[in-house]
Amino acid sequence: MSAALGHEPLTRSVEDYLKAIYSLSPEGRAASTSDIAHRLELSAPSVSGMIKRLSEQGLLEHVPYKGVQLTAEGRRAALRMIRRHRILEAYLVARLGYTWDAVHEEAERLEHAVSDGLIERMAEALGNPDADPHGEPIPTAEGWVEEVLTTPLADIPAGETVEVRRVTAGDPDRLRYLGSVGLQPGVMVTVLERQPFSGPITIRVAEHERVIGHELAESLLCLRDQSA
Amino acid sequence: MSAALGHEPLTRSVEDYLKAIYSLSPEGRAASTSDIAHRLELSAPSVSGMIKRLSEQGLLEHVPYKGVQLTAEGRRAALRMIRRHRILEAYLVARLGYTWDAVHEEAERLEHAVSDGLIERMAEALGNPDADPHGEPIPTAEGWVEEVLTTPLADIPAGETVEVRRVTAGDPDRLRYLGSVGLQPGVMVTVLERQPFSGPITIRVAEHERVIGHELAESLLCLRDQSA
DNA sequence: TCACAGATTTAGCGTCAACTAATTACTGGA
DNA sequence: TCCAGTAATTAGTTGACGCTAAATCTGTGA
Repeated sequence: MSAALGHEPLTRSVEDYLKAIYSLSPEGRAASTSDIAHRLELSAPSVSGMIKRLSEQGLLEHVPYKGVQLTAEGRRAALRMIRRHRILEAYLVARLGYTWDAVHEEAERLEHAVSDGLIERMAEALGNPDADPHGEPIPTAEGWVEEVLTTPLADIPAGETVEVRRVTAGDPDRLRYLGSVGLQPGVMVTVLERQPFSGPITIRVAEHERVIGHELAESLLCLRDQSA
Repeated sequence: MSAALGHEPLTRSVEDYLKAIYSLSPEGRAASTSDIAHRLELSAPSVSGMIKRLSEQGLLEHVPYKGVQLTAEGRRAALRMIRRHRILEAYLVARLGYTWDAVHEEAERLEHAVSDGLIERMAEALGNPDADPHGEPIPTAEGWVEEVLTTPLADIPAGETVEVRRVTAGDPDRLRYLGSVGLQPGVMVTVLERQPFSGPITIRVAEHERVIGHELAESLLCLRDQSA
């Protein structure tokens, strides 16, 4: 009844919860209350309360003490928000001079306010891009997302050359640093040497040798040569 | 204490109230509770309650049963919102293919979400325009607004030629109609004939003779030749 | 198998901002 | 001057969504 045909508008909070839950439950695994609370920087009881409301609205399934999973409707709403977010990021970088470390915050607020029409106009103005400035795939308006098999740079054996596809670091400082050494989506990187025990990794990128820490290397998702 | 130096962020509702009160109290006259309620489509008691909160926050002065007036701080906040709104409108029309009848609604929601930085980037991208697509002046970031003496087309005597400066119609249908007959800011119009008792007015615009109703003519604010 | 730590939920409360119903203040005309 | 009608305010409720404190469940190690 509540969610008859069209989606009566969701609140800002609900949109944030759905997005968080989507990204916390890969492959149909359930997201826990505390994971959600941590991600959204809220208390666990607040999340528990919202979960109740959302499951009553049919946006997710809740197994008490076990976790939640989005319903088809919840997933659709989450993907809509992710599409908005990523198109906004792409537009801000391409047309308004934003750098990739600064767009997230702006998009985070705009994604709740823009109309679907504006999002589509922005997408069109950019030629319907399929990834945002961090290389994250942009879901289609119909809710389809490209799934590409990537490997963290941290797991690439020495000697291999790969393409950086996605940069999952969120922290602006890290992003600025990565940008400054040319580690961006689309760039080719050769792993020269790997220190054991999660030690630093020596790579060649854009003719330069660089040593980067294991943690940063975890956030660089790469495309390996499939023909190998 | 509450509004020490910087403005701790105002809520969406508060921003809407301030904007409404600003536009309802020209020249330091007070805005009444019912005017505000009508403008924002809220009940009078809701407005009464908000007025109490806003005056406690120092954003307006309230004389019970008489009305409200913005304080300097309230006016500053209102002008900031108006600047945002108008820059958004200008940008959407100039860069994203919006028509002037469709921008208001979009800007209305975005104005609460964009950062000051994004607004300034948009303004810069447009070369710091001084008016929005309806000819409404854009306040500066410092809160200064150009005041131009205009006269409604409805009050221009027959025989006079004037420039349309601002179009204050808000209704998309009216705006579309006006656009279709070329009645936009910057256009020159000659009044050919005026029927008495708020009757229709015959004008020449862009080589065409048109007859428009009194009400529409009220919404076309024109610049008269000062040298006359 | 049982107890306890940690995760989760329930209970109860606060704030914001809307509402309706009831009351009170102002004002213009007889 | 008084009174009716309109405008404004007060009183009390609601819903969303946070919070803390308390209770309860789950799974693991002794």
